[in-house]
Amino acid sequence: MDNLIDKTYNPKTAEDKWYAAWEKAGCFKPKKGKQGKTFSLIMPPPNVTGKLHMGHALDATTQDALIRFKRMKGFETLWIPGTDHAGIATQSVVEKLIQKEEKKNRHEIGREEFLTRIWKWKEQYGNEIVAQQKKMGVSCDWDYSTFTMDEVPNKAVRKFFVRMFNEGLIYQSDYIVNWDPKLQSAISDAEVEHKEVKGFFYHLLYKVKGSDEVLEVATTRPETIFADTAVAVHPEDERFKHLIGGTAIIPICNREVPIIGDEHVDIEKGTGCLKVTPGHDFNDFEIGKRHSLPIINIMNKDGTFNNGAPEIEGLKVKDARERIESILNELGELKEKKPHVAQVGHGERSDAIIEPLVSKQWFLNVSKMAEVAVEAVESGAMTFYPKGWENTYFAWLKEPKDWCISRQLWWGHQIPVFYCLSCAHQWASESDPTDCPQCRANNFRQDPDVLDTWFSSGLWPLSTLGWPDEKAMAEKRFNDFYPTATLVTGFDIIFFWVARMMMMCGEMTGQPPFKHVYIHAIVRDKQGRKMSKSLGNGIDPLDMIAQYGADAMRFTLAAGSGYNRNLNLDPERIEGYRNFMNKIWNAFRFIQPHLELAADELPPKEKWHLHDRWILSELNTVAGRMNEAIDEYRFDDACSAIYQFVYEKFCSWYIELSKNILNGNDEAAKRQRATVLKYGFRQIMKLMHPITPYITEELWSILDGKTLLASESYVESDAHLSDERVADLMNRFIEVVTGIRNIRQGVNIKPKDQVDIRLFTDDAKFAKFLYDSRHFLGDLAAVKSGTIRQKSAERPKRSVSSALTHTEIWIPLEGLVDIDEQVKKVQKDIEKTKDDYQRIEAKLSNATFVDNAPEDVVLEVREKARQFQEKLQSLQTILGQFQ
RNA sequence: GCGCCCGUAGCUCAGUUGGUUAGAGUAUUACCUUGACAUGGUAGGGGUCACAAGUUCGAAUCUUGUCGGGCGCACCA
Repeated sequence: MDNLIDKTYNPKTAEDKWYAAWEKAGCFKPKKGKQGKTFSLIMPPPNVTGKLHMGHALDATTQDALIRFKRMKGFETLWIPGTDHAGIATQSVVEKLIQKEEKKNRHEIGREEFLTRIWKWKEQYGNEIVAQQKKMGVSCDWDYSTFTMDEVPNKAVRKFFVRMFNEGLIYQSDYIVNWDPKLQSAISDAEVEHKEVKGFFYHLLYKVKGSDEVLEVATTRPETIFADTAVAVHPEDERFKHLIGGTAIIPICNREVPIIGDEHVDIEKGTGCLKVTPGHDFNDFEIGKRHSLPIINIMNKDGTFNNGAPEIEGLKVKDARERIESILNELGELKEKKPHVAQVGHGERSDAIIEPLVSKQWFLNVSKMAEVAVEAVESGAMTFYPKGWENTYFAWLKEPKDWCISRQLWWGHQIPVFYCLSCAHQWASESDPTDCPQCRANNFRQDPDVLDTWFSSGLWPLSTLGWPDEKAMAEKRFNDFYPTATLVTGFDIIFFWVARMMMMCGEMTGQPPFKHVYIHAIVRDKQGRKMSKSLGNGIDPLDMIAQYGADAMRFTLAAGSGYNRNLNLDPERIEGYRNFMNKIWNAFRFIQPHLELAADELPPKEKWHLHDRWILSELNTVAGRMNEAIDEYRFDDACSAIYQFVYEKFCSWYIELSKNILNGNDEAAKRQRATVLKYGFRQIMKLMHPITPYITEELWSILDGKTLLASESYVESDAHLSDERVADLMNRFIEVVTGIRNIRQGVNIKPKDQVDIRLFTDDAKFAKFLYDSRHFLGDLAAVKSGTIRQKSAERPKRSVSSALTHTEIWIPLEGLVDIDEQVKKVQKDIEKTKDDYQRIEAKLSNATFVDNAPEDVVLEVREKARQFQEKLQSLQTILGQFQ
């Protein structure tokens, strides 16, 4: 007894120890298995600037559970980790740091030096998240770890770029982009956050040339009138139709612009009359394209106005607007000003107000790739779990817009386009050129922009496996692991990432980069709100691990992961599952002293005790359910199946039923019970290991001591273990025990006081089972003596009793029993049972039901009716004793 | 505005192609320091499956509508 383990499970010591042991043993490296197939995952690369949050923890848990499961099932598994350079996020972190420490911006430092600083910063801090992932227990092959700006991903990016460029699918064009005046770069739609901003609606008056008419134009941005190149009305608008083709005069600058008709204008909205500013508004840009309007840019890259707007030159938007307002007032051309709340785009990182600005950008035409990506899902070559997410995927890919791939940043893959300064030739090149391919001059420069971060992420399944470097591909076994098996990620990046990988990898290899995409929930707080810094409602996974252990957190996340959209996380749930871990720990503490007795192999089936047959049958059921559930990404089902089994079946019944045997004198029975307990517990460890790797490995080391559980085989379902008949008998037995306990509590019999019971049943097999189990009733319900008879036998006097559908339980009581209370109880039960019976009987007397319902359903209902009838008779008998 | 999803116990959620008396966890109530475990045990209470109509022998499940909530896209002159 003195070598017993601690009374509670201590996660901290187990976690560090076993992670190191797994790595040392190379458990996470691909190893040929009995399936003869591979199973590979790529981990969505977190930002290098990142810190582990609950979303990462969920991501890591589901992927780790999946890959550990497949590894144990005998697949040759590979899980590839990595980090993303995250262009803007990283650049602005380092820029802020330099600003704070040296009071310099990046332009003052210079591009080359700035990049050196970022790389240095990345080496120093960039791997914080890796250490955090290891705490979670992720079983990825760290030798495969890739950074999106490593040499191979850079080659991949350039190869893809050059091919698209040469096919004419990458082109340069003037386009209106989200311009962040603080970062001084275009940013993607995803990086724009819309916030409500209070402002005003200004109604301006535009004179119509050669007429007395005046157009009243509503705008939220009067300062942009200098860039107006048209006034638009709806072509069917009776009020203004006749003016189309005419000329309007812009207030203040008195420039003349055409009046055009465009469907975009909403007759009902505002004044029905719209100023068109293609240089500074997204919709106006589109209108301008349709009508070939000129584009006027009145803004500098820093957000101030340029000399195209002389009255407000050098001013920022806010001041400019006030200035314009007062000028318009002087001129009498501001008819109205009313408060208005608008959604205004802000830079996600900089929080600056985003200015729509026209500039030269690089675009990738994705129409053909998008078609292929759609086809891959429609044909079933790639499947979403849950399936509904394909709608989101299609929504974007069926109407793809050309993708703006250039960013005016320094941190990222520089666009591999070169301009010859001698002959003006422009070309794309996979390697850095030494001279111009056309005129051989070595006087050229590279495009200064870098590519959107998603451009390299889109090639991630290829580049992490060495593509396009042949040597690296051979080393990393590209052909064995591409395409990968499953992509696990959140729905927020279905089109940013999933769709782009499908397009880009599909384009380069002709096959989708993965067979399944499992979309997991978004982790929210317990009230369903998004976790955010501003709300301060974030839950730090590392805190939770410190408090409850990695396994408890993993189990909580897995138990909340199925086909749901949100996972509302309450730390109390983690605490609950911490308690479950402790329960398992203590179940082992119960078994531990008997391990020496236990044999390694189960005895032959014909020797199994009924309890053994039952628990092994139940174990087999749970193994089957877990296998199915994990294969379908139903981690919630897998968790609830094993939880139920361990808690209710194994601990509450099998262990309790084992005490009598293990404390008895029958050595053979003791040995067999110890053997089955050990066997069952080993199976539980295997079943749980993918979800809770640490505690199971820790207990396995005491159970086994030789092998690592991480490298064991998973438990498969085995039909010859299942035994429905025994399960049925056990369920009835459990009902009887619960029934006795129920009666005892109902009349306040103290737990220690022993009772004498009389059982009546007409089921001979069950009667025998009860007789065989009579000693267990003492342990489970403090029964000291009793009889089992048929229902024709005489009942005892002065008893409290209750009826099951198959058995009557009578407890004769010498002391006083509140007869009225007992009668009431029985009558209530009779009422309920009558209701149940009548509902069922109504079905049976309905001829159409009997004719139409499947035979087995009818049989079940008949059996149910019979049971209710039997119970009703018993209840009448019980009531009879009081009369 | 277009599209998608959801509404089941106080809370968080399961409920597969319609088929017994709708299930878990958590919270809650009563009793219990019993030799694995108080991070525990035993036994309870708690649901008109949002509402309405329809299809069906049978509806939480299918159809339509209403109400409520969420998300995506678009819009935000």
